[in-house]
Amino acid sequence: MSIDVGARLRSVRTTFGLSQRELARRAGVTNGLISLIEQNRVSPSVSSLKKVLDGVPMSLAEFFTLDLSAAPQAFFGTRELVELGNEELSLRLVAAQRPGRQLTLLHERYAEGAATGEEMLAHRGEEGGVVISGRIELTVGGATRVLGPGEAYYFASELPHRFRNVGREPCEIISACTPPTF
Amino acid sequence: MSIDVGARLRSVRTTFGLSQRELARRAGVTNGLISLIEQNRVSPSVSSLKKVLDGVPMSLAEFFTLDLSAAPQAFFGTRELVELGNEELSLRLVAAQRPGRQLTLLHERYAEGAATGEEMLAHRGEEGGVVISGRIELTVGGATRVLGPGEAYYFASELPHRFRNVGREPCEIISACTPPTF
DNA sequence: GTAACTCGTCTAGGATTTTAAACGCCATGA
DNA sequence: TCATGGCGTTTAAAATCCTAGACGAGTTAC
Repeated sequence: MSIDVGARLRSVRTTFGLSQRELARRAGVTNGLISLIEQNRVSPSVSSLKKVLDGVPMSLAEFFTLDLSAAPQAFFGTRELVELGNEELSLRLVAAQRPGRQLTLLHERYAEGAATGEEMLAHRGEEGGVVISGRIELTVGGATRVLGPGEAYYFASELPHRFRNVGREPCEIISACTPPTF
Repeated sequence: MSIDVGARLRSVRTTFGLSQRELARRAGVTNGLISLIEQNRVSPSVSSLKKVLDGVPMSLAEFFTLDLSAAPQAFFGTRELVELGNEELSLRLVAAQRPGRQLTLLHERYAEGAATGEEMLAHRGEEGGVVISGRIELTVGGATRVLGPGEAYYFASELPHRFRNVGREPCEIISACTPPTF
């Protein structure tokens, strides 16, 4: 399994400077279980993994969000800025090639009259943005609203949505969404 | 258990419009197991929960980060735009009050010479941004770089970082980070 | 040297999960 | 009316997890 619960748990436990027995005592499980989990000899039930993590303490969400390998790196400037789209709708995607990034950050530019398409978009996650210049019509789940410079939006991406430039000039937006569906 | 794996799974499954059998088929488990998990009659092993979520697909991290109470809603305009900071460094936080949001989206404005402070910042997560106007000096993990309009950055927030306006005019940035540490 | 402690690992068996197959219910249609 | 096929649930049996206790290795103290 690509999750490697064992390595994650061992990493967490040693980070907190605990022995298997000490963690087991705090968590109310046996030291043998900790050992078996860390060796990936068993795949713990959610309830027992939660008990174990309560001994640290750490939430399941944090536990599975841990990134073991990632040597943290930074990117600046325009090197990893990928240009997408066409004349109507151009997108500049920040840190496009970064493996396993948790965030999609976009610099969007809608030409006069441009839109995200005839169909409404719907996907998993959450997204938000800020309008830099121009005017954009945003439709989300039945509601429609026109936004100008300095205004912002935020919604659950499962709601059907659509963007359309209704102004007389190009419209620029900086937007972000997570998890990265782009 | 306060996690309520059952309700989470049922919520995920119905959001994607799948029946128990259809999800089971995609995940390579039996429909009975889905039923038992959703009723909290069993606490699934991590490996089987992962198999189930692979059928959606959704990661374990996302699954445990889900906020059940939050009915998907949209926000427009300036209503939930909270103003923070001072004259030196002003921040406008998008969808500030939204409970359980997964994204922090900021409109930042640095006055001439303003910085995020003497100390370097470091926290969990990832962040990125796009410069709208002005010039900002960004230091991340030893490296320093000055960015101008249209340029962008992206880095793991664990790396010590600091922003400073080194231009002759105010500097505006739209930035995003996840998970929300703000 | 050896006794007393800690460490992580292993094993048998009881407890729990998971499967495979049935169940009851509600539609749809011949 | 009676089949057909979908839905979620239930149930015995197989598979897996989890515990209690023992094991060998390493450290410290006498």
